Amino acid sequence: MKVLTKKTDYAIRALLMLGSKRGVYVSAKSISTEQDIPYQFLRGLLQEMIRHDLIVSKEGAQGGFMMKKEPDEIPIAQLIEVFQGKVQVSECMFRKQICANRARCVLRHEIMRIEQVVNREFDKITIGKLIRDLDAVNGMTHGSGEKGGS
Amino acid sequence: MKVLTKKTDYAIRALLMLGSKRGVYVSAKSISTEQDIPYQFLRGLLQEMIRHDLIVSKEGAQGGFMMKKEPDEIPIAQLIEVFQGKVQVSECMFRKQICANRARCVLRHEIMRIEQVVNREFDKITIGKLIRDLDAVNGMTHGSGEKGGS
DNA sequence: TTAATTGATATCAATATAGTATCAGTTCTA
DNA sequence: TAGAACTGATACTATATTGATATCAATTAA
Repeated sequence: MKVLTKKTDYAIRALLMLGSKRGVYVSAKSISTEQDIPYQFLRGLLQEMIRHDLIVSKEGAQGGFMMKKEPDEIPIAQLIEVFQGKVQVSECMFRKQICANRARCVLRHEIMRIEQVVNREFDKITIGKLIRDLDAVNGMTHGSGEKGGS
Repeated sequence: MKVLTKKTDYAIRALLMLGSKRGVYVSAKSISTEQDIPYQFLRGLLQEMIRHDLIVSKEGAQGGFMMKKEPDEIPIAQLIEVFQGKVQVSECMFRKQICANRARCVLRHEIMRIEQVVNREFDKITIGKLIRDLDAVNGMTHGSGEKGGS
């Protein structure tokens, strides 16, 4: 059972970069290189994030991508939703009549409770929080001014 | 993001049936019919559960399957592990060097915390508990002696 | 003996995930 | 104003996972 797919993982790492370099456009190429994310794959993810109003882009030379929202306003719950779909008990459950099958019904009740717990936790983890965590770790280990390579 | 796959969903429902009919062998065919689970697919799941010591079988006419463990000793966390693999942050993370990538590292820390929360919750939900929940719901709505169809 | 059953395994189809390729359009800079 | 550095848009391919089906041998009760 995989919690995060590559898409979400890559998207988070791209946003961590954009969130750390505010006010400048960062190219897909530099994100791809620094974060070791396949270039064209990343391009698709960035487009998707534009469509969801998380980032903006600028075309042409010296163009690139920049945060649109505040890092603290982007919980990874939202990224999971964008790239993996809403957390749900089982695909088709909600299309069927509630309680059509009683066994499913009691199980559904339990799992919806867990869903809420999970979503609440993922909501607490924002890109902003991760950036601060990251700074703290890097600060302790490397001192400040670290570029932050792999 | 799908929490339960069909395999796990079907396996749980099969166990709920076996757990409700203790002491008799229940055929794959009757489980398939009552729970509306594809017959051959279910057969595979039952074999898998035998391999994991959850149920036993008896071959031949009047044969079938029966619980081996107590229903209260089977948390759905275990079924998720059997049919969907252990809950994990991302597939390959543990094969790589810890903290090889700092961004992944801080993220990993957060998500492992959530994993624990989730696993703890799934551990609380046992087949025995679901059977009791099921009885309570059926009791309230239909009165006792209900066969419990779809 | 035979029908009802599981054991074991092979195969297939559909979907999701991961990654690649291409070309048109935009913008900075020399 | 040419051309390099970019994004926009879209089509395509490969691989893995999920869901499902098919077949045949062995076992057992009646």
